Amino acid sequence: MLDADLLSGPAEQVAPLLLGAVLRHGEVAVELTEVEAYAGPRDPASHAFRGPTPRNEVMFGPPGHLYLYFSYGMHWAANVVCGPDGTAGGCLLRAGEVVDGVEVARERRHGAPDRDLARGPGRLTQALGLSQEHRGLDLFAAGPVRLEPVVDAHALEVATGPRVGVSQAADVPWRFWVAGSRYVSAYKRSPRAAP
DNA sequence: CACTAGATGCTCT
DNA sequence: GAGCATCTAGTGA
Repeated sequence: MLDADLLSGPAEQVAPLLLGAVLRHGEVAVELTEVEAYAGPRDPASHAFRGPTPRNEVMFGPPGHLYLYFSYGMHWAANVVCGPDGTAGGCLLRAGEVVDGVEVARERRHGAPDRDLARGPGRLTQALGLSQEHRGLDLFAAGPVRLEPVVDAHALEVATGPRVGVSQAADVPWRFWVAGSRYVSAYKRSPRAAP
């Protein structure tokens, strides 16, 4: 059963458990197909590696809350906070399939093909209508944004590989996705990553 | 289909 | 001022 207690483990152990879970905001719901683990102080690619700042402080709080950050001047990206309260960690929600509220999601994504509605971190938050006002929300409390348990866990085969776009720890295989899913973003290595 | 270039603005040093 | 946990539109095949 997926709950805040389960999320208090290390990010790289929690990440695959999120696959198949559903993130819901109002009438739009996305079934997660791809996530990445960021292990705070143990992980040079994590926003929390150098300690707490105003941006990343949510990641140092209790697990099961929503860490949002603004990226590349145009996009929001969403993380589920992992690890025990006081230790930073999180799982970036990289992609999913819109399973409810498709019409609303299409409108927000300005007519993109259904496959691309939530394929990519910025697209996923746009389809769900998430932004700074949802910062820090508890995903397991009564509230506008909720994380619902996996429906059919035993049917999932998980694949792993390096994380997209990170220049540090570029070969650590902490990206997890549903093997064979069409709703998974493309891998791209950072041009700044070490060869 | 594959690949590339440029937009764009917040965050931290 | 440098560096991004990205996306889209453009080109060329």
